[in-house]
Amino acid sequence: MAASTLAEVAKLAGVSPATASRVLNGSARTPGAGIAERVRQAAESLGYVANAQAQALAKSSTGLIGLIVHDIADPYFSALAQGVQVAARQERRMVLLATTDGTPAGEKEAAAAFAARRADAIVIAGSRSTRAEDSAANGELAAELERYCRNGGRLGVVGQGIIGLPETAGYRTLPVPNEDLACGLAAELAATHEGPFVIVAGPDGLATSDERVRGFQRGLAEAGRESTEVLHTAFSRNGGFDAGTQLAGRLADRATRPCIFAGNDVMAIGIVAALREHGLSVPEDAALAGFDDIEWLRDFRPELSTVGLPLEEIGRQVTLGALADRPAEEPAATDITGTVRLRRSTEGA
Amino acid sequence: MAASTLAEVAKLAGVSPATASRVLNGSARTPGAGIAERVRQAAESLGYVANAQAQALAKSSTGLIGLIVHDIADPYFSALAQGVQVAARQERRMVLLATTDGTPAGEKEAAAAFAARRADAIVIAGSRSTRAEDSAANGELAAELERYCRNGGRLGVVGQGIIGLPETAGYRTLPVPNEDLACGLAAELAATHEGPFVIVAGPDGLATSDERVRGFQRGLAEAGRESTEVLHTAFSRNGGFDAGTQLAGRLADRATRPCIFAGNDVMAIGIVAALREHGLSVPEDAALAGFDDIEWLRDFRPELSTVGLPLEEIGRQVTLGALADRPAEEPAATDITGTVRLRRSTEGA
DNA sequence: AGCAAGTGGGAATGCGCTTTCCAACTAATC
DNA sequence: GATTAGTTGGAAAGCGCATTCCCACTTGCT
Repeated sequence: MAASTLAEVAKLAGVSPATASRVLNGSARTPGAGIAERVRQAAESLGYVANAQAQALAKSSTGLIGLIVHDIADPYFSALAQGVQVAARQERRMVLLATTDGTPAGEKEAAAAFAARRADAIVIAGSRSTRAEDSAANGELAAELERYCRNGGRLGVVGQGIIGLPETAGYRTLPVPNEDLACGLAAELAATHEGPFVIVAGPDGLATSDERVRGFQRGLAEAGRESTEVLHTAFSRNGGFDAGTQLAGRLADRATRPCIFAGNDVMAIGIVAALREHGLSVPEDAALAGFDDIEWLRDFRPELSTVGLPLEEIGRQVTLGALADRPAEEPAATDITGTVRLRRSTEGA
Repeated sequence: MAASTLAEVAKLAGVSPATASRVLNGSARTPGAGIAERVRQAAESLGYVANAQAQALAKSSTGLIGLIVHDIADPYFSALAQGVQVAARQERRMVLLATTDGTPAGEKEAAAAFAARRADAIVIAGSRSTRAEDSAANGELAAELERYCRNGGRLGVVGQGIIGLPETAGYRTLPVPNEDLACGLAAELAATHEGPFVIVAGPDGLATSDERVRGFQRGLAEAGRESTEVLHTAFSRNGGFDAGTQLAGRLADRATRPCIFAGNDVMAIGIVAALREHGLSVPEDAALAGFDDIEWLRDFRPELSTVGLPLEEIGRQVTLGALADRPAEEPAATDITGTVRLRRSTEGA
């Protein structure tokens, strides 16, 4: 009933398990052609499938890459996951997926599970949280990961580093210039938009959101604009919807047309939806920009002004970077860059 | 350097490995409280993390669920994956992800990898292909999976069964009533739409697409409409775009406004985009319906008429179903149902 | 007091594979 | 033809853990 083993194959072929192992699963030494053929035939006739668990145990390398995301159904993460998948395939590994609720506690749990599975590398795609209430969990996460790295594990993190995790062998973070890009976006927007700005951000303390807000405000400041109001809400479509509902009420009686910066594209979509419900439209009643340039939203109208990020490439690079064992000082192969893309949603009314 | 082992913990605690194992990793027998505490402390101070590989080898259960999708970045699959993930977590398992190019050959490869890893269950989410050129690969896939099941593996498939795979222990397919739902959609559409119909489908031989086409045509026939033209293209946004481009040319000189049925929502979006480029709009110049009711597309305008499918629930159920070891005859807990949702994209011009 | 039943811990075996280390051979060199 | 180097297959020792026995012991009963 159970799958056949190497030993059975060896016996059928009339050789030792050692030999069978050598021919079946790549080894430096290659047995004679005749023997090899016999073994292969035996394996074939028995339907032998090597037990990766046993192999992993014997040679202490599992061929697994652990990926931690907030929500695999979110297009931001699924694009990233696609890149991780591509890199994994290229490196002949498989990816283990864990979705968390977005809290460091959940990430810690996932990291522990990956550590137990002895994943060759773990990739963390979700944003860090700097909220006070998460600091304990952040500490635990850092401790877990530090132990993981100390035991020879490799770790790749997208964006900001893990809070409280010192530089460690095998730990690499892939910087994403959220702040600079948001700054650039603000600069371009400030050049054409006269009215006031409003920022709709994720929860305070969500690193990615904070970076974007900070960058946007810096860009505004550099353009001589006064700092703007920031609305904090969920970093999701529904968060955007809520903020949009709130804004809609105010848009009605204000004479000036504001420019809204949403922390990411899906929030922007939520805002559009909310405004629409109130009979308001973009860009007529408000200009609107997002962030990420999610592929699935390109056909959305009005076309969203946003910042393009090579999501899949980010996933690829962070994975490859984590796996590569070059010295930590060496800079990443190529830096991640993004592009400000002004489209219809921020055109003059 | 390497992670510490159970043996080390046992030695530190001054007990045998057997005892340490019993206290650390749930066993029927629980050692005395004093001993247990000592072991736990030793484990803690050593930063012990059980090696899941070794555990898997020893008790021959890996706690892994293999998931095969065409493209994790596609919202259809990522929604499904989310459901699989939820079920996996509920059953205290982890999910191994494999994306294929959508061919049976790729799926076979992924299945083999999962079999090697001794995944407790494998879930296949992608549509089957009945194309002649895939029949050899389909055979191999069936053979691989049959062996996998024979060795005690469990298999869950979304929609249609694996071609050439006989009923086997541990093999369950979760039916998705694509055909009936498409039929229902056609019926409702035929009731209000006077003009001709056009179907934009995926490649001939892609089972899911074929089912939907068949159902739609049946619905049309039952409503007394003559069978309609079917355009075959890629089962993706770009496929829809291509078809839309093609249709745009013809819409110009035809007097009647057709109703287009796209095999899935993302194709429908592609069609809208293509028509738009030609100055045509939905529903004014053509009615349009999709399938799946992808969440990310709900804010799209015109709101898409479509068939809602509980994607996440499907992922959940197929996973749970595969894992459950009730007799194969027993019907699934609850059947998957969908809902026809007529919205703006098919309203009268 | 004497026995059975029960309990808590350890020794040993095995899960399926890789990988030294060895022994036996073959081929090459002087 | 003897010595050395080079090859090739096998024996055996793990990899880290679960688990089956087995033994020593405590408890409850007659």
